Amino acid sequence: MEERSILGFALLGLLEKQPMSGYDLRKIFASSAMGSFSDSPGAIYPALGRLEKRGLIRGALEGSSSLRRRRVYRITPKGMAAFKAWLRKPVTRDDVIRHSNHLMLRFAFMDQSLGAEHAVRFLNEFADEVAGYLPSLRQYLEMHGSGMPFSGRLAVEFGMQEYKTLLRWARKSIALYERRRRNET
Amino acid sequence: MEERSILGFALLGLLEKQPMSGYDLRKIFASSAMGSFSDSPGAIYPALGRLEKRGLIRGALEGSSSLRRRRVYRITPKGMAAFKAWLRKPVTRDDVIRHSNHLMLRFAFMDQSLGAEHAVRFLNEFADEVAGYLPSLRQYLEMHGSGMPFSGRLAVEFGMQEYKTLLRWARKSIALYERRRRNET
DNA sequence: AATGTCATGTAACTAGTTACATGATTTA
DNA sequence: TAAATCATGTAACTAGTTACATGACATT
Repeated sequence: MEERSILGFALLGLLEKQPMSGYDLRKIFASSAMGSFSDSPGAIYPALGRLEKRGLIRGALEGSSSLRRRRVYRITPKGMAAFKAWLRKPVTRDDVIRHSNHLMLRFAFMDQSLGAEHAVRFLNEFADEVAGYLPSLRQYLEMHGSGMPFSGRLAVEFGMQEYKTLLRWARKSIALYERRRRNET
Repeated sequence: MEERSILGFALLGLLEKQPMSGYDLRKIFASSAMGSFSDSPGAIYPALGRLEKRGLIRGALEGSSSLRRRRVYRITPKGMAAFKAWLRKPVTRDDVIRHSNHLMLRFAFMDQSLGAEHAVRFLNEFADEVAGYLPSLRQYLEMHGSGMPFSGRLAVEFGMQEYKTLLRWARKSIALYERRRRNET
């Protein structure tokens, strides 16, 4: 019962927090901040259908018959399990290079679903993997930079800045978790 | 003759610089730095086929018959025109939010294909659009931040850092172009 | 009465992933 | 001669985009 689309997991994460209709979910994606998701009905409704078919969520028509038909979905225990398994996957180099948005989405849901301790562990993995990748990018720029057009070099330079920002953010976030933990006890 | 996949444009851009085989292109994508592209044959070869069918590139079997069969593609005038039209598209808010990698790819090829002047103009557009978007993200965080889990808040915070990095980078790059121009004259 | 928003859906098209297949040439 | 690499391709599956369709209810 593998769910492979990132959209599916985003939906699971939102439904874990609170049962909602497809329309509610679309509104969340439309009001941005959830970045890279489409709010088009052609993406959301089929995705919900797939999740339901796999038993990860279950929809029910809401309220009395005179109301607008409104299908409210809630996550099932099986869906919870699948979602948490996704959150728990190890951080790979490939994720860092090609799917850093997936990693960020997982993190965003992490302490809601698995708790702060796990979130910190995740950030450490994330930071380590980024720190390991940065030197190879730097090396690439040194090796191939001279043969590239100026704008190409600048684009790679931006890539490095991005990963540096990510690393700074991860470390700072770890520190913030630490401070929060101390203040709570 | 619309080409809508970003992979198609990446291929056009690389082939504009130098005719190559599918295998060469795969190697480029495999040796990272071109970030988010897959080097899988199932992506590259069909994409090349589509481009050829649309007349944007043309492949020819290379060398004598005893050689390994190796299809070398080169960009056609029609392909050049389509590629430049893509580069010249205006920078939209939607691009900034959901497709900043497209924008970065366009920029990477920009002064090779359209010249430095156009690259600077593009960076200005880009920077303006980002600067216009940032406040709304900040506002979102202020409005909804308190209702979000801690890791969610941190994730949005990272988004903001990312856009700030982008803005800094764009402005610095504009300055570098300026300096370069002065040194050349 | 007309327009706007709520709410869900579907069909056609395009494209990427994974996995498999094939055969030539080079290196150990 | 076995293994690695060069080189190209295809098939099945999954998913997203765009555009269209439908109807209930609310607002002006």
